[in-house]
Amino acid sequence: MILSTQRNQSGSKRKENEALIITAAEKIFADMGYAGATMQQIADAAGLPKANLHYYFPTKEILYRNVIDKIFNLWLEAADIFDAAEGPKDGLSSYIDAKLESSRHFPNGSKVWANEVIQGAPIIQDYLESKLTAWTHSKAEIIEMWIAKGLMDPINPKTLLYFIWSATQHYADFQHQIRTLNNNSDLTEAQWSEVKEDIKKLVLKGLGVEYV
Amino acid sequence: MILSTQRNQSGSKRKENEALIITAAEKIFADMGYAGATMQQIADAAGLPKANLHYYFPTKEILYRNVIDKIFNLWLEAADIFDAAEGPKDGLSSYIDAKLESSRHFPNGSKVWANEVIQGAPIIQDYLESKLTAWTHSKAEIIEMWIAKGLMDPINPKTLLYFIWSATQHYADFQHQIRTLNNNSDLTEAQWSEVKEDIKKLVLKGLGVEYV
DNA sequence: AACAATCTTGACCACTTGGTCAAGAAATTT
DNA sequence: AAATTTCTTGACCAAGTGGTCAAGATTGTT
Repeated sequence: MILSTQRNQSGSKRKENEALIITAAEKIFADMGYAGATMQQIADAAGLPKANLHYYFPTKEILYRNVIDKIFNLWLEAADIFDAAEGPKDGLSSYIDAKLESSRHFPNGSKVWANEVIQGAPIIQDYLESKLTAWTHSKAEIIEMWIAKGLMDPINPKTLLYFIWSATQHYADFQHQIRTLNNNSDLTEAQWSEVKEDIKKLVLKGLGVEYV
Repeated sequence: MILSTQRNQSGSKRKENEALIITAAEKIFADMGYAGATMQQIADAAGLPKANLHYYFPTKEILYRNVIDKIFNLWLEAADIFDAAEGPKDGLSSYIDAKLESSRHFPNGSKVWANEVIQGAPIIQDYLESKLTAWTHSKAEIIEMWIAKGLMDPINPKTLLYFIWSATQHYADFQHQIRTLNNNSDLTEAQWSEVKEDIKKLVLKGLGVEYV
């Protein structure tokens, strides 16, 4: 009992601070880019002295990789829906919903990822070559199966995935531009619903899947 | 005569070097982000000493704004097609073609723009509020007219524009990711054609526009 | 040929950055 | 309560940054 409490407390102290720092870092990296972000800014955002950051994350790059790690795992989770689905109507619309929700509520992760990939993935190339490649192939197989079963029009599965990624992530990555073009206001609840419906309708109808 | 030649020559020297520097800067800014790019890197890419850059462009920010200026004007040009079109079938497919060509052949501009917007447009906010807003409204009107004429399904015009922007710009901004997922090879001519067709088909069919 | 304008460039500087370190404070363990 | 591990923090530093400058080279003008 005592032992476990002690372990919990000491363990949770570290984990708490790591989580605090990662959240702060995610926002600063999203807003400033990797090179533009400074450890001092992240420290201020986390409410800790800079030297303390280096205690938990020895270098900026290690901190950055931890941020990416968190983001990527969220990405993977959003796609479980995909595997469980019976067909494209169900699977694609759930996936689009999940990706849009994630763009709406956690835009920073998407922004960090986009920034990194745009710059040629100098730091996370191994992620692309291992995890993302495997993930993409497994989803492409499902799409091909749907096509083979005649549940949707033929299309290159990767093109379809890129299509969904870009359409949904755009609402995170280009949040600021969208806001500016929306009279400097965030999208309302009603506008988000409209966007969701429009995108799902466009994709499903475009693929020849009947959509109610 | 003599006067104009003289003007031309001295003028063209300046213009040549400015163009050389802007092209180099575009690549470096795309690859490194604004903060990550150094004047020294740009100078090396342009084959000039750093001090010479500061002769033509007094500050990094001024150089950057010149890069953005060039990019934005290209963007505007690509949309002339839009105005001249008779209906969505013609207009949207030409626009998609033009945007994809631009993503393919000039990805750096798109990357710089994306980087900047992701980070909240700290330097080019005035562009968004003036030029881009006006441009978007004028295109939205055309789309609304097409809808009113019954040439396509109803959709929020901005949602449609974001859709096309994201789908096409994705091939520039996420070029590296797409390449990695394509066995580390650039898309072939045939693959580009397939992407074009798939996207146009998806969009037009999704909008209820008949597509041959 | 003399003059003036434009362009080129190495050396330089003030400032910021990621990262270090050592001294000590807090918390755990024995 | 002593010993040990974990955490905190201000002060510091070497390296790199955007930008300056003055001396000279080149080009254009009279």
